Amino acid sequence: MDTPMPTISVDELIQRIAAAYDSLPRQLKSVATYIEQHRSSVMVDRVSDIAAHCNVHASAVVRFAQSFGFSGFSDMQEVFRTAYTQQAAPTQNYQQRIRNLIGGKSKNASVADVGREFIDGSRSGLDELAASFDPAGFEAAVELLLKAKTIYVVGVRRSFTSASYLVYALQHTTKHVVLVNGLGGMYRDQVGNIGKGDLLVAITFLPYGRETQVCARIARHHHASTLLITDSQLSPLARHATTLLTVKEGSVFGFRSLTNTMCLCQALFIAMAYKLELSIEEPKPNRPIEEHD
Amino acid sequence: MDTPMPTISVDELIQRIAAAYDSLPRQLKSVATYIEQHRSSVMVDRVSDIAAHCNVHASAVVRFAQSFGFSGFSDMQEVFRTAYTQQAAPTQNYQQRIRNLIGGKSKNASVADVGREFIDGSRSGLDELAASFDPAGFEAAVELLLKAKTIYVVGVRRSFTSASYLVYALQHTTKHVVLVNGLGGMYRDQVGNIGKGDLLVAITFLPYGRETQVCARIARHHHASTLLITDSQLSPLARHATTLLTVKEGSVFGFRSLTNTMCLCQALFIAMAYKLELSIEEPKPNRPIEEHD
DNA sequence: AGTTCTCTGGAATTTTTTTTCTATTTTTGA
DNA sequence: TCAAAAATAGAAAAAAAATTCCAGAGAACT
Repeated sequence: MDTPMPTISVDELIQRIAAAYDSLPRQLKSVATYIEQHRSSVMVDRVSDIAAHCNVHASAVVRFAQSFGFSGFSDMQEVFRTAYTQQAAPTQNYQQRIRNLIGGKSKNASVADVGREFIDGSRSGLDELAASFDPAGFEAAVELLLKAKTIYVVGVRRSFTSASYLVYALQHTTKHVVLVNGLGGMYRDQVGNIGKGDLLVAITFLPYGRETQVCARIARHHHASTLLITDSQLSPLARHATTLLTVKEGSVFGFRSLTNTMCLCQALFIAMAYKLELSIEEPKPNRPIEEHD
Repeated sequence: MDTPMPTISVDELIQRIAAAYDSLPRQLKSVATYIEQHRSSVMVDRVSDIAAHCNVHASAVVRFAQSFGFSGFSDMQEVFRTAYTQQAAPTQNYQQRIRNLIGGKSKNASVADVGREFIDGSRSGLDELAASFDPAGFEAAVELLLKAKTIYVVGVRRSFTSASYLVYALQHTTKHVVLVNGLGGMYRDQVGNIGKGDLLVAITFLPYGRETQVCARIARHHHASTLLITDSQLSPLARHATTLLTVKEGSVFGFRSLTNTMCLCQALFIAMAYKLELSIEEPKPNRPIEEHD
């Protein structure tokens, strides 16, 4: 009986199973086939589930695991579980990597390494955004934008960046757009004129800014719709939002990334422009530099 | 206590949790947050896993499930399990849909498809950013940021978003930071005090904004350094920049992305923070959601 | 401050699941 | 075909996990 590797990947395990397949007794062959075919659900299966699927007795499944050097079925299942939880949270992985890097284990990590790591992290962040993309919510959000008479956008602190982008982009449409920036503390005044048929786009993340909440309340009061972009359905504003889009951002140094939010905001605008058959021409190389004041 | 539906989707369940969230006691809130954030791993989690993650007693997790009408945790977990085993199959469909969309370029692509495509585009944009990463330039840029007495940041129109982010981030250091936003057309005045030992971060893309160029000229005149973030070495400001970082942004549907620039700005800040051994406190995973900041 | 109600956490209990044990069956090879 | 070895199935034991119970802490209300 060979010693089980402390860590072995699912693929390696499947390899070993395939290699040993011919020399297995009938029932264990059956188990082997099941596992090979259903590797993605082994992690949630119970011994009895697999046994049933294979028309085999539970103990056969345990024997199977043991014949590959595991102490029992649970031990083998662990391989599948950890594989899943790791791939389910690529961002977590990345965060640990960068934390280790920064954590000073390697004081010799160069500044450029940190930069590179960060970019990598953002990449896997976008992977997650793509994976958790919610088409229905997205379409609803675009609808709201299209129908709105005037669009108010609010976001404070971290979210201000995204808010200001959205306003910039929306100004390319014929919509009336207002950035609620609280200049001079005048949040209330800036959203004061919101009304029925208007839309408030509120962007807010964990410690959910008070100002944004106030704006949302005012919008609701004036019977305007709300498009909420936030990190969780449990966000304090979620309940009153007309439509909600969630974005998960990784963080480094407690500094949350912004890439996903920005990307989503841009996607919203692009989709809207697509619907409006707006053609945003690429700035031409020779176009004279304009000055607006 | 309402009867659990024979079949309820994960989304519906999350919705119900979100709706009830406010009325939950502290610990159950914590569990709710965990489940909402980790819905994809709930199916493999044990009661004790979740309890541990939430710093909560196992019985709280069971109570949570029961408060939503399930007989216990296992009953609730079933919802997540079945959802998973069902969606395991259609994954291939999605791949095909994407392929069709890309192949077809069809006019009847849905709004959501456009959004998805944009996200995909941003992903490959980041791939390119990673590939063309210039370690030496990056290190030099961080050096400039570290050495600067006061940091002025300027960017107009599209670039304003990135500029405002950078300022927001830099405010978490002890540096003096000024966002040159041209409020009231006062670009000149805002950079008027720049001097030797100071740094101007100029972010500019085609069609290079006149305002940014003016600021750069003033900075040079006052013997300040310049960190230029732009799209090409041939950018009009390139010649006079102390250090230059180039960022290529892809464009989807004729609209330039911003993800790369944002990502680079964030990377700069993170690297700088690393050098400063700045530790910005991480919001704690289980921290109850607060109504204020 | 006192009362009532809810929430919490530890331990006990129950249920479920895994593993071991062993008698029986099947296969293998002379 | 028979003996030896291997494989299997069921039951029983063990382990793990989930659930309940309850006493005490804490909040809310009077």
